[in-house]
Amino acid sequence: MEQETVEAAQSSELGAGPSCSDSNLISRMALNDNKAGMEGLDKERINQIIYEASKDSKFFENEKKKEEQLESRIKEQQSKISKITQAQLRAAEHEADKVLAILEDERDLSHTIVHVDMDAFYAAVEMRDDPTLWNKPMAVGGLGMLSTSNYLARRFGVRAAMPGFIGLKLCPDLVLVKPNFDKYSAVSKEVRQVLSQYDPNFCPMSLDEAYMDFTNHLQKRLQSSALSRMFVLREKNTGHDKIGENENYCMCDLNVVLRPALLSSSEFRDQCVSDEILQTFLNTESFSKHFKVCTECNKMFPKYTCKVFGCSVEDAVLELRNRIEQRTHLTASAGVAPNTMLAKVCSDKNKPNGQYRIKPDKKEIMSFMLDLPIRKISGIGKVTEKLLGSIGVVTCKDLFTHRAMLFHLFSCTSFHYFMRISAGIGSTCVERDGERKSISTERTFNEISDPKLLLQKCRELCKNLSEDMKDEKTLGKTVTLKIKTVGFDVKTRSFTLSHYTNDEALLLKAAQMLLQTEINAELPGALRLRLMGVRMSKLCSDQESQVSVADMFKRIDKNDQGDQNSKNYPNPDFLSFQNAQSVIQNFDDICTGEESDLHIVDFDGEEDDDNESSVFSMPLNHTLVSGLGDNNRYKQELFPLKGRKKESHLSSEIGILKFACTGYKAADSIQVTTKHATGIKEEAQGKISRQDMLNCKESIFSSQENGLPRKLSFKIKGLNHHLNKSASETLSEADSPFMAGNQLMDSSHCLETLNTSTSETGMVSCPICRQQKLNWPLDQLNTHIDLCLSKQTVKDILQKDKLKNSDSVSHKEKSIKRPSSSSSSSLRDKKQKTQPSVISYFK
DNA sequence: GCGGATCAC
DNA sequence: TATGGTGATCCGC
Repeated sequence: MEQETVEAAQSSELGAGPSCSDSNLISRMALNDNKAGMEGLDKERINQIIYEASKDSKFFENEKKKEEQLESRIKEQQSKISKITQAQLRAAEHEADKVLAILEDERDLSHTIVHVDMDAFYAAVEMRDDPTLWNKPMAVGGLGMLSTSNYLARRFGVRAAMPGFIGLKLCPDLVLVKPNFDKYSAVSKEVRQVLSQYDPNFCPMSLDEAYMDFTNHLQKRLQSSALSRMFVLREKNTGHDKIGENENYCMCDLNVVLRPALLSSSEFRDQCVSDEILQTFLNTESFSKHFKVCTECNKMFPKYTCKVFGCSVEDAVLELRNRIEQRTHLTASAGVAPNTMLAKVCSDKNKPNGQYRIKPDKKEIMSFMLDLPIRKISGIGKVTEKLLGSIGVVTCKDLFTHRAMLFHLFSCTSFHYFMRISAGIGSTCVERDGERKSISTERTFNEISDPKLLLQKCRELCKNLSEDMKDEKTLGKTVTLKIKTVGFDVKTRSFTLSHYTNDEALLLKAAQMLLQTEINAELPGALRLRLMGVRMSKLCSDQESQVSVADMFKRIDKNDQGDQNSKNYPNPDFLSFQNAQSVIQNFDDICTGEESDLHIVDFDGEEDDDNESSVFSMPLNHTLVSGLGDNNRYKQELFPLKGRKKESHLSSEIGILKFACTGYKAADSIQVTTKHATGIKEEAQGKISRQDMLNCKESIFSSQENGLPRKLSFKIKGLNHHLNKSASETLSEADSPFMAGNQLMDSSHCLETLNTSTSETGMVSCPICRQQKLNWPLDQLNTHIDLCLSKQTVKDILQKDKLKNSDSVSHKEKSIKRPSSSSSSSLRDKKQKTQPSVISYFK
C-alpha cells in the first residue's frame, strides 16, 4: 500500500514527460500491488522481470501506444488548466461547495452495509481440495492468463490478471491449476445460502463477493435469544478443518449436522438466558460426549466448540464469516460501513480472513477518507488514477482540495462522482441489478487472416451466442462485432436490426456483413485477427412478445407517465421476432386469399363492431388491429389522455402488420414512414409512387429466407384496406415483377424472381440503390440491401419522391390531427364519413 | 446510435 | 510460444 502512494506521487511530479522514460517499463504495465497480500514486495526486481518478459511483444508495443495516448490526454488536461483563470476557479469552488452541500443533505448513515469477499477464492477452493498444494505458491489459470493466486504466490508478485508465463518467471515453482468454474459456482452457492440468512436481498457481484444490507438483521438480532446466536466452530489448527487431511473426520457443515441437535439438547432451549450464562454453560458442558459421530457421513466429528455471538455488528459479521468457514472450509473477509463504497474498501482492509468497520459517524468517515488513496475506490482504475495524479490528486481528501479544478476538467457525472468519494458518500441500497443489457461471446485465438476462416469463426460465435440467447430466453436488436488485431487494436462495429431476434441465421447475417466490411477495408491487405466477439444488445425477453393488446395499452400508458415501474413492461420500441414471423407466415396465405389464423380487427371504436372487445384478450402476434389512434374510444376510456405521447411505436408495428397484409391489395393514397435500421425516421407524404410500393414489396420479399423475416423497415400510414378502382388505375399490380398472371407469387418464387430476372444478363441490381454488380451472390446482395436500408439511400429515394409529388401538401406529423382536407383525395373524403381517417390512426 | 475507453471481477 | 471473457458505463461525436 505504501508503494502505491510513492508511485502516484511520482506520476504527479512527472508533468509532461513520459513516465518511466528512464526505467524501461512503462507504468501501466508495472506490477499493480493494489491487492491484499502484496505489501512490501521488491517491486523493482519484479518489474524488471515483467519488462524482460514483455519487451519484445506486440502486446508491449500496444501498451506503449496506449500509454502515449494517456500522456497526450494529460497534456490536453494541462493546456486546459493553463487557460483557467483564478476567477473561474473561485466560481467553480463555489459551485463545488454547493454540490457538496446537497450531497451532505443526502448523507444517510442509517444503513449498515456489509461487503463480503472470499479470500483468494478460486485458489482457496483448489487448495482446500488438494492437500499437495497447501504449502506451494499456486495460481488458477493457464499460461495465458491467471484468474487468481494464493497468498504464497503473491509474495513473488504473482497476481490475478497476470499472464501465467510471467507468473512462472517471477516464481519458477509456481503451480498452475486449471480453473473449475463449476466447482467454484457450487461453492459460491453454499456461501450465498449463508448470506441469504442475514439479508435475503443481498446482491452478489460475482462468485466470490456480495453486498448485503444488515440493517434489518441487526434490528431483529437485538430481540433474538442467545441460543439462536450460538454456532459451532471447528477447532482450528488441528488439521481437521481441512478437507483431504484426514478422511476419518466428518467434514460436513457442523452447523447443519450438529447444531440442531445441540440446540434441542440444551437445557436453555426454552428459556431466555444471557449470552454469558449460555457461553459459560457451553464451555463447561461437553457436548462432544453425546455427539461423536455424524449422522450424515458416519464419520467422527472433529474437535469443536460452541460460541455465542453477540448482537453487535461486529459479532454478527464475525458469526457470518465463521458460518461461511464452517460450511465451505474457506475464509472470507468483510467490510462494514454505512454505504457500499466504504464497505468495499473496508473488506480489503484486513484481508485475508478479517473484517473492518467504519462506524456511521461523519467524523470517522472523514478521517478514514483523509489519506485513503483514490485507487482503492471501486470505479477508479489505473487511467483515472494517473489522470488525477497528474494534477496532484492522490488521496480522497485531495479530491476535495482540488474540487475547483476537477469541476473544470471533468464531466458533470465524473465531478459528482468525485465529490461523493471525497465526502465518503456512497449508495446505501444493495438492490440486485435489473435485467441484463447485453449478452456476448468472444474468443482469442492464434492469428487468423484467411477471410474464409474468419467467417467460419464468426459463424461459430453466432451459433454460440444464439444458443446462449435461447437458453436465456432473450431476444436482441443490436448486433456488435468486436475484433482485436494481432497488434491488439480493438474495434467494434455494430448494426441495429429492425426487429428483435435470437436467430442464428439472422445474427450471422448481420455479424458477417460487419466482418466483411472490415475485411474489405483492409484490401488488398489482410485483416489479421487474434480475437473475435459478437454481442447482442437492446434486449427484450422472449416472453414479452406474447402480450395482448390490452397489455400493450397498459405498457404505453405506464411508460409515458414515466412510471418507475415501467421496467416491468416490455420495451415500447418493440417489433418482436415472433410478431414479424407470424405476420410473414400469414403473409402469403392472406395475399393468396387462403385461410389464416391471423385475426383482422378494425379496432377504431366505432359502434358497429361487436368483435372489438374481443381484441383485448387476443395475443398480438396473431392479431391485426387498426384504428388505435388517440381518438379510439376504448383507449380514451381506459387511459385518459394525460399529455401522453403519440403511440408511435405501436402504430409502427401495426403499420407493418397492415402493410404485410394489405400491401398486395394496393392503396390509392398512402403515406410512408421509413424507419431505418439506424433508427432514423424518414417520411414521405402524399401519394406513394409505384416504385416505392415495389420497393416495399421487394423489401419484404427479400426479407424472407428460410421462412424468416430479415428486414421490415417500412411503416405504411393511412393505408386503405382494399383495392379500389382509383387505386388500380394508378397502381397496376400487373406491373409488379411478383405477379404471375392474376396471382401473387409466394415468397420463395419472389426470391427466385429477384434472382433470375437479373441473372440473365449476369448483372444484378440492388432494388434500393440500383447499384449493379456482375453475378452478385444472393447472400451478399441481401447483406447489401440491409446496408442500403440502414444508410441514406432510402432517404434519397423518398426525397426524390417528395419532389415528384411536390403538389401534395407536406405536414409534420405533429400537425396532423384530423384528415387534412387540403391533401385529400375525393375518395378519402368519402371514406372519412364512415370511419376515422386512416391518418388519424397514426397521428 | 456508434465507437472508443475505462472499469470490475 | 506467450497477455482472458463478460458485462456495464461514460464520453464525444
